[in-house]
Amino acid sequence: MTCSTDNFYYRINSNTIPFLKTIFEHKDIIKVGYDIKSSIKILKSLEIEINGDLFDVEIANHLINPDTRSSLNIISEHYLNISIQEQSDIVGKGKNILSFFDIDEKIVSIYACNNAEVILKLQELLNADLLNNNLLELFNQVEMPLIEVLASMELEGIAINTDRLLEFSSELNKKLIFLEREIINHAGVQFNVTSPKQLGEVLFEKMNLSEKPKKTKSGQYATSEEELTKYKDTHPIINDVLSFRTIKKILSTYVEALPALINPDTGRIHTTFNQSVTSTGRLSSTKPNIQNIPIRTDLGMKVREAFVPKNSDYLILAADYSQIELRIMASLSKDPAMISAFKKNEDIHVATASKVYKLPKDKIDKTMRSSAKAVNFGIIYGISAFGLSQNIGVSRKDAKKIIENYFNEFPNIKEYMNLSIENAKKTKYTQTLLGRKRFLRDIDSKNGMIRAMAERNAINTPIQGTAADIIKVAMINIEKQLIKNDMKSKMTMQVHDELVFDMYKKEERLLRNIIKQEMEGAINLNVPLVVDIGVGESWLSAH
DNA sequence: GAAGTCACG
DNA sequence: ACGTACGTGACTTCA
Repeated sequence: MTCSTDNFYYRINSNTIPFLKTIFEHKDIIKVGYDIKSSIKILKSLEIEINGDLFDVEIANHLINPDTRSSLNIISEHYLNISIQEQSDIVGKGKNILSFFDIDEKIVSIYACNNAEVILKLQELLNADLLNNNLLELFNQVEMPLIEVLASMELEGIAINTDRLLEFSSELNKKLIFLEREIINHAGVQFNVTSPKQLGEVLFEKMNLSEKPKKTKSGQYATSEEELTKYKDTHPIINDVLSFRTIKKILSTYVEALPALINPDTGRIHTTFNQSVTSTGRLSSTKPNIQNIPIRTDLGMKVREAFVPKNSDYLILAADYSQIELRIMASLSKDPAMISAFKKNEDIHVATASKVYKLPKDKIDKTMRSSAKAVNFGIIYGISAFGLSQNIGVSRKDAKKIIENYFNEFPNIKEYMNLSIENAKKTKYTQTLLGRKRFLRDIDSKNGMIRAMAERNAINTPIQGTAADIIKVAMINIEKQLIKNDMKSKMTMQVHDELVFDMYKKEERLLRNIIKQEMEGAINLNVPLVVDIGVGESWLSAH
């Protein structure tokens, strides 16, 4: 199909909509596009459904090369050697972004037709590349069906208790004003506490709180929480600064930002999930990022408490995979000790500590469990003695011993790590259970640091990426069930190992069953997958 | 727009 | 000798 601006020019009016409807709802017409999810959302607002196969060139490109940005221009330059206008070239970006309706129609139509032509040419080439890389099944069975699931989640949105946030905001503002005054008093000089540069100069030049203050790459004094904590007993200003930072973060990133993102038509916030950003296959989320809503501190919890059901007929249901990455590692490495611990549904960090410290499980105290936990996480990240020593505060030598001991107790895991790296060196890529690939161009780098990074990626990507594969499959299957059972409950958020629902109260039993079955049964591993479900009046109390 | 910092899994 | 744990996004300051 060719398309020229003179004979292919439609406006959205009463004639256009039936025409679009015929095409988009036709089951035998394949829909090829870039960022199809955005189109689906617009079509939905025109009461047009989308049927038939999808082929999103943005996502296709991302599966083939997850480490580069998947803008249409980059893809087009790479495959066709053609430079094209991007949406941001026309409507701008950031604060002053325009709508297509603000732009001259002629410009928009030329842009749209050029894009359509390029996208169609790209489909053929990308399809061939997907085939060559054995990625077609992942593309057609997981990534394409997921588009519509994400579109529904974004359109559904999530309700926010703005009154609570407003109260919280004034409470936090008062604290900030008080702390700022304290800090300035301690310092004896007026300065901008929010400026790391100025803060560093006050703490380390004027107040001389350290003999050898750490510097950042650019030569500035480092004032991160990690650095400041080292000096918290030398002067009360440190704790004030740390509190100031925590409160300022929560206030500006969440308490003040979230209400501004509420859509006036729906009264809810509507995130955008991005399917072609991460190198491992995870989703990401923007405007707002609902994947980093606070939970670890008391102050943070109050933000999460503001995520509420859409009305009194509903509750929030949260379902999260228990230790999914460690279970994947156990399964992929086939380590008998770790598999057995998961089959018995033991506390995995206690079980690990019991092996490492050679003590019965009831003799494992909190400190031992916590250091075993740090090692377990370290293993997933592609552990280094330095990294572990930093994390748990022991010497590098001790960290090295801990790691050696761990690998003695779990020899299959050590073997699996080595194999992951060997395979990556052989094939130049690493892959997940469903065949998602990440090419590791630096795996043979002569620079030891860069090579070590690639080796850690060879270990971590199959684990993190397989977890992403699994939850994506679960989401597709859950959405199918919600539709099939004509349910009012809606899936609203995904946070890597967790799914959140606006649950219609009367559907609780059915919804729990569906979620449990589809999440735990998404993919068969050598260990069981376990999902914990909670229900409550807010996202916080659903945990 | 880069750098620094910090929120999450 | 050198700098280091995996993956993200948002906010603020400053050049």
